[in-house]
Amino acid sequence: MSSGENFPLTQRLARLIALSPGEIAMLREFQASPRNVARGREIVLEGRKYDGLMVLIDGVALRYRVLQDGRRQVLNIILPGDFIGFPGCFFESALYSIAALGDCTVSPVPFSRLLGLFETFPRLGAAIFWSLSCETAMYAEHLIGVGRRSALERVAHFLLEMQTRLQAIGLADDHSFRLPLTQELLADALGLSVQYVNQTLRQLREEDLVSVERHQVTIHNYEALTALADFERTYINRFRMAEFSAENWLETEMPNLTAGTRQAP
Amino acid sequence: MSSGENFPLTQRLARLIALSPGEIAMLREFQASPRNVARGREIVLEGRKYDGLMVLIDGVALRYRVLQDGRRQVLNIILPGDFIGFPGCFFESALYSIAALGDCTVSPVPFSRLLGLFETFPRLGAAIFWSLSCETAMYAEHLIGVGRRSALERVAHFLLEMQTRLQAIGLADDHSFRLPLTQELLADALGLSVQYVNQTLRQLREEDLVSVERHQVTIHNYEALTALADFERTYINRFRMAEFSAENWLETEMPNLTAGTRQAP
DNA sequence: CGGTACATTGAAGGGGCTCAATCCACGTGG
DNA sequence: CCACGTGGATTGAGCCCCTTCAATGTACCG
Repeated sequence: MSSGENFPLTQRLARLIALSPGEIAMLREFQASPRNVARGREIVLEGRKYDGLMVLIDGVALRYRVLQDGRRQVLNIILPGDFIGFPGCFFESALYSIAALGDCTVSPVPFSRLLGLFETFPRLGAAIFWSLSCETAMYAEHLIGVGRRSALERVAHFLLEMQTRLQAIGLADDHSFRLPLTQELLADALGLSVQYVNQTLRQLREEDLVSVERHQVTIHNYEALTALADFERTYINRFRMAEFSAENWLETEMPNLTAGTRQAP
Repeated sequence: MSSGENFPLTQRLARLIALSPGEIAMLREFQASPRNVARGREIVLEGRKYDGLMVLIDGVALRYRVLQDGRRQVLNIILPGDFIGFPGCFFESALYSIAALGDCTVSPVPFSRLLGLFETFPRLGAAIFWSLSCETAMYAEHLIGVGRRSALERVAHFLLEMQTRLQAIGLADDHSFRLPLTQELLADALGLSVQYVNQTLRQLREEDLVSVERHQVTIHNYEALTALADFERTYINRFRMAEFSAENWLETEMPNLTAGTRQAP
């Protein structure tokens, strides 16, 4: 992408709240000292001492864990405007590794400055809080998929989620986008084997739902795909900046305490 | 447990940083208006409007999602001192449901007060930030388990994690603790079927590693169990309150880009 | 042109699921 | 006190989704 005029974090937060000039200037500082990371290199290595918080400015990165015997779980895909180093930066050593998928540029942000943000620009602090909440919600959605969805549903859901996230930052149109992931990484993200991911992709292609060819994803039937995946595109964008009162809350009977424990059909 | 003198959030944060009298008073406010929730009732219902942030004072609660056809995924177990309403409170409607497992008491905390915290007691704000990071990290660990561990490893890991968490708040000793979960909920937490959870528990019992009888878990061979589960007990407690500098960071070759995509043996 | 990384396909096996009972503990009411 | 109902635990048989193993195909690169 571009070289220096790229402020994805600003753009992301501007979608949530109207930013004042002061807030824009503050956010610019967060993204002011970009550093390049070459394709395939580690930005953070699990177990090493952690060096701080960063914002991904450009490129795509991966957070993952490798177990003793080589099994690997990809935890999430990090896109421009996402923070790197959360939640790991609060621990003595990194909990997970992060690697640059393509060439990336990242910008370190001193943690003290992030905390100071809550004093000087509390609204901005809340927005960043939201951004991190959003990331946590994606972990939860990911967990639901791996825990309770079939391979077909899982792949479909993943592709739709990537489409939504990429479109939000202008890297996807309605029907097509570039996904710089090998099938092996896809498998490690979804908790499947490479071969079965391949077979699942073929099935999705043969049913004219999606096709992915040479890292280019094309959605042929959006409705059928969302139905198959049970996809809720809303949650990623629906932010609520209102005041929060906790005067009354719901207390209704739990409807389906016995409804669970069913597998993918 | 007790009725009114119970401040689990204070206790949790006191383990991280030395609290000043002012900070203690502030935290007490967070836990000052306890409300009771009867066993089996919903504290938060997915899709409904969200009413704010709360702290769980006493009891055990569950966060979960039920899919269309009844499949259910339990996302995490909420223990005293944990926040309820994160990450959901930032969204227009609740993303997940939360139900009281036994009788619970919760205390609502106005969101404005949480944000104000960063101004008046920034250190406390950072500690709460950490607490939420810890929750996110648990989602990630959960994801690793469900994605890449065998049923045996998964159950073992889960029991060890619960032991660690419960021990940190004084609800477990070294070898035994009470786990108020049915095998059905266990299955929905681990992405397995009830029957297979049962079989796995039997296997763990027959190999003299753990046994769980009438909601009481007894660990017979801690070393063998941690080895089997590849359990890292450290991450839950290792907090780092130091200043964060981002001057230099690691940039080493990615060692195992081809090591992944292996299943549980 | 050989090497390397990735994609693709097939056959065979297993881990974990479904279906279907039975059993057990416990509370409830007669 | 016993009969009974109910929620949960347990066990077994059969099957299927997904994995493993093995091999071939294909693009890109020096």
